Amino acid sequence: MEEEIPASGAASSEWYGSQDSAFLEGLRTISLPDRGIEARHGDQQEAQPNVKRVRPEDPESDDVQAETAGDKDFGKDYLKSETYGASKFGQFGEYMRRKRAKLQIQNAEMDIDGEHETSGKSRMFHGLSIYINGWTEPSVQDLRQLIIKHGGEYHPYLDRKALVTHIITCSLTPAKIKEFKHMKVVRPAWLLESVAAGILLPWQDYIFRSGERVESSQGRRSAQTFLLSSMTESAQPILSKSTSSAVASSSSAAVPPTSPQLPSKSGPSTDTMPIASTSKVTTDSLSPRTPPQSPSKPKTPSKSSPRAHYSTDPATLAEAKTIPGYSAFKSNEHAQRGMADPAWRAAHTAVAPDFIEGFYKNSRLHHLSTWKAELKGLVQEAQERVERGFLCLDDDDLGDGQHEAGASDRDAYSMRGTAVLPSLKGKGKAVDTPEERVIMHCDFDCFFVSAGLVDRPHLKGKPVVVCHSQGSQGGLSSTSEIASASYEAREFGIRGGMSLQQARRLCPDVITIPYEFEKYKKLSLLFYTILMSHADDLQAVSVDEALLDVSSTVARRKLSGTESEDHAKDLAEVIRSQVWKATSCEVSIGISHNILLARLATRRAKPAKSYHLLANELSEFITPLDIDELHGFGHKHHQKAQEKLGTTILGELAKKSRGVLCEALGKGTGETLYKALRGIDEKKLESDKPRKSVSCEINYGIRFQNNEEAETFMHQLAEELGRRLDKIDMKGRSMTVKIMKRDPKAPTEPPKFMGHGVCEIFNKQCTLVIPAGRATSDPQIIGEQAWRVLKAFNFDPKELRGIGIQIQKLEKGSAATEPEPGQAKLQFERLKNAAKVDETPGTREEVPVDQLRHVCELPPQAAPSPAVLVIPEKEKEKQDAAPIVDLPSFSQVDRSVFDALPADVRQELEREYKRRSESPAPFLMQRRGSRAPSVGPFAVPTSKTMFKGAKAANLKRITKQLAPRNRAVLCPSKNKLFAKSGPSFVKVSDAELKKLGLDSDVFNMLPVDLQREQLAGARQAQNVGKLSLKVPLKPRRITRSPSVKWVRPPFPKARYIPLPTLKQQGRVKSDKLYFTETDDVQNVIEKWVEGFREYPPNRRDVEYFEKWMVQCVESRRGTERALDVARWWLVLLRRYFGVWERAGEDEEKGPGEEGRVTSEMIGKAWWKAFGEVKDKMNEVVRKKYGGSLSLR
DNA sequence: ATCCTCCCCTAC
DNA sequence: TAAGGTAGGGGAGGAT
Ligand SMILES: Nc1ccn([C@H]2C[C@H](O)[C@@H](COP(=O)(O)OP(=O)(O)OP(=O)(O)O)O2)c(=O)n1
Ligand SMILES: [Mg+2]
Repeated sequence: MEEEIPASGAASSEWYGSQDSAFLEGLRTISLPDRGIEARHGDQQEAQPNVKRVRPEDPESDDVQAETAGDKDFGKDYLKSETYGASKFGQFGEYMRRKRAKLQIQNAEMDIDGEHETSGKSRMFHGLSIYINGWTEPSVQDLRQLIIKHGGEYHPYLDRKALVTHIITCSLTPAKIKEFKHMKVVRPAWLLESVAAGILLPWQDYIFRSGERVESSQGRRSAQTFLLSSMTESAQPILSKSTSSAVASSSSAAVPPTSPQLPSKSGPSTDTMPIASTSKVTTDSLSPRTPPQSPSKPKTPSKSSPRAHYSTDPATLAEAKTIPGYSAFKSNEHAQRGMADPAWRAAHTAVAPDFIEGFYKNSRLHHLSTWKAELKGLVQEAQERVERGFLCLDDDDLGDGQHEAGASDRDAYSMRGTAVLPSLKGKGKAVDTPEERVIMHCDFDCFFVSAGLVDRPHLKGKPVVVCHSQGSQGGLSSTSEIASASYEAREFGIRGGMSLQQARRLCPDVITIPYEFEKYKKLSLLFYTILMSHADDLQAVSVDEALLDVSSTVARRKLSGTESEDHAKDLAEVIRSQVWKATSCEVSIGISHNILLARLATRRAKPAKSYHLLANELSEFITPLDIDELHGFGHKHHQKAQEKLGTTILGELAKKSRGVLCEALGKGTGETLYKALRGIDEKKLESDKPRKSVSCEINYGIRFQNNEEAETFMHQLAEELGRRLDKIDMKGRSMTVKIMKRDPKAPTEPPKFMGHGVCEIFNKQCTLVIPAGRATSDPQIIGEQAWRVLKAFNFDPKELRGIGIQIQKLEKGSAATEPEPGQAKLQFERLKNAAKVDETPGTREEVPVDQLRHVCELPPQAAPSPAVLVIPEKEKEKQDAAPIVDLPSFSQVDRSVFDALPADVRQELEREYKRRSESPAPFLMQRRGSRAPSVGPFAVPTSKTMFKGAKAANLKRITKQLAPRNRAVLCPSKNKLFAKSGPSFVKVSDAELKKLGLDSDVFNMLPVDLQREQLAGARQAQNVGKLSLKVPLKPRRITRSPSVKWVRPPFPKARYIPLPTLKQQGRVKSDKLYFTETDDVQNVIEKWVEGFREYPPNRRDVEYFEKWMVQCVESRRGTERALDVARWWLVLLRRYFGVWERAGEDEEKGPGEEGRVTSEMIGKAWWKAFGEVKDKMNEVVRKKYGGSLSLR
């Protein structure tokens, strides 16, 4: 990612010139507090017209952010979000980082599987070169034996460090610590436990840390003595959401509201964790090895409401104050000490050189946000493709026979169910009636933990938590936040959002495992791939969660006649099973007829189950819930409800009139609640809203000494922001600078390590002053302006605790008119002839509905369709419902991905590919394994910019593959995409490919049956032509009206195009080649190529074929057909002669050694033939349509 | 009324 | 030692 840092344009001096005045003008509107900054601190809260203080209601709230972050029960979502297509998977560079370790583990697994424990020697440690340092708990001899016994290598000396992979030790002298600083120093437990577990465990979990006690495994209680002090310290577990608010609301204090309903889950540990229980835990040695009193199954719907919104620090000062001895203002000692040392500060705060990069790389929240955006883009594109395909499908819907396989086959259809229930997507009013919609809410169970346990099976069933702090790091005073807690850990009251020290107080033996962002993403892709194969519509909620509309899929299952009481639940189980097979992780699925209820159902389903919430049980389900258990309602609403309505229980609130609710919560919110109380939720799934802003902010580690540091940081932030904007090809006209400044009452160092502590927040929005043009993404401009805003506040730089920049009023970056931002466009540009087609200025922002309509009905899509026909704008009009557009999907990268795919997969893909352009042809292709080298045949971007573009294109492609149709394939490519972190992807060497292939094994994880099922579905969907005419116009709705969505005007259907008759006496293995209207051209070609695998193509055949192709192209309707055929031919050639694809390019006709027939010669001959035919077609196309053809 | 701006709030 | 980001819905209150 670093490589694509754009050279921010010239900040231009002219800008500078006008800058000042413009800036001043902007300032005027800011209306800063009248008094000096210092004075402002105190009174700020009140009377500030523009500069507002955030959360004026709890002026003393501590870590505001923390409060929000760890809020609610960590497991819901909602979001009617936006969507936007285009972001690519950023930051995945680091994703690949751990691949190696993972492979190692996998290998180990295989080894084990193969030999079992019976065989005296496993290969578990194969590849490891271990050196044992000093005295160790199991003696050196024992360890050595162990290592050797399991295939590892033992090094008695450390002479050649390079050859040693790991160092085992129980203690290190300071000198050694230094010496081994860059090596993997691990505790003996790593080996011991790996052997015990029968699998090589991640060494990272056993990193040796000096000063750490030697223990066989992490976690162990031990230093309980520190507990006391740490307790008075900062991070106290907080009261549950409900409890805390009760306290705050003085009046009806503690008793009733919430706490009552969850006596279950919230044993002493949960809700009341606060102080009393804390001391209890303190006790000593034996920490609870089992939850206080496992409440086991919560019965009430309110169930798991871990409503304790634990956060690292108390949510508000008010709460904090209620806790005796609690010190929200207690500084983090560690940080305090560090800050005293200039060198430390320089290395550990935002002034460090690559702070931003490092921070984002490790920020889970940043990743969550990024992933969400990416997934939304993915889904959006997939849907577009489906829509297009659907349009041309029309009749090949589902009914027909051929599904004996049962419903599963049909399920494979994926997002296109509308064919069955066309009105589904409509806006639905009365949509809420059961039977009308079937919504599923799918969510992984403790996602991060589950993902982490995939490679740590021995930890299943234990209280595990994911956080940065590992082992006994931080001891009992770690402020590291817990991202996810296993259900076993939750039994102790541990929750996501808590600090590790809080968790340890609840369960001293809690086990911590590190983040594995790469894996989360990989699993998520598998997850989404599977979901998409079953859904009519899908809304990406987060990396581990999605909302599905499976109405038609379920309807189909019903029609299939299969016996079942609950088809929806059956489907849910199918999905759960598939996801489990693919990821080894459990997902839970809530089903109901609207989003609200599906979410509630998930709560009941939660640990690894599915639950169908039916209309008749609505009441009993909802009544006992607390208002903040509804998605979208949080503790603020709970608070308001308590204050203004006297209750927070839905059953009670249901007695209130609509007006009362609105008065208390606001019009919209009140209305929403009113309906929710009755189980009504008319919200529709959202999957294609355009993004409205792009921002970037860091409120961690901000500790400046002077303005220079602040300014530098601001510019770095702007760089990052500019990068993000460029990535999606967007620019903005407005900017908002957000500043977090230490609250005067807060300590200089907050309790949370390097956190922002209690702050005052200032936002200043202003219009970007741009030298030329209306919008920008220029880091210089943004940075400069943002800095001026900050400077104008005149804050003491030492008091700053957070800085953020947000860009609004977005518009397309370069002139692209592409609906899909970024990548689409870049890819588009890459097309050789795209020449001008690109867009016309003006087409960009708004496109009349008519045009949209036109655009919308794109041709079918086809994921794997490499051809792109580019035609100039005017031509396009004339073609009327002409075909449209779509990006090619088999870009060169695809190619490499393709080659790296497992043989059987490739086979299926090819088949699918072929099928797509042809009528269903029952024909099994026997696949061959050539793992051709790759090196994409087509233009490969080489410059940095191009690289960027290429990357974008990849994403795009991948996205496409995610589509329902050929979903079986998507995964792999996706991975591949991720894997490719370097600019290398321009040209992929054979070796590299191979390597990548190994790495991206995600694909293999997809259950075969799923692949099959998906293919079956695709088969049905058969043809959707794959031709794509690239229209420079804005292909997609930027702002499309729902109605447009389903309009389907006439447009060519590739598969129905009658083949021009043509006969030729070609000879394929002594057979004749006949191209007729009814012939399966693809089959013929395949036989041809296959038959001549050992020979160069017959000249006459080539000519004839070429002629036929040209003919097709000339008869407009046949163009697509021709492209399909050509594409198929291309696939075949790559399959058999992939290596030579680009071979003949350089050496223009090498020295004719016609004498001997080499495979190289044959290959080149075939490619040459292909090139000739392609050129010929191109020529015709150019002449006829004025555009160009791009076959890839 | 309706729109716009500036937050707050929520979610993962 | 830790990595407290980020986008959108919606309310309040002023401008139109
Ligand atoms: N404040 C948050 C919320 C979530 N996450 C991460 C960790 C979670 O594993 C993942 C998914 O969030 P969920 O709310 O779905 O929580 P879990 O999947 O962990 O648990 P559950 O079983 O309740 O879904 O997102 C996080 O890091 N910080
Ligand atoms: Mg989850």
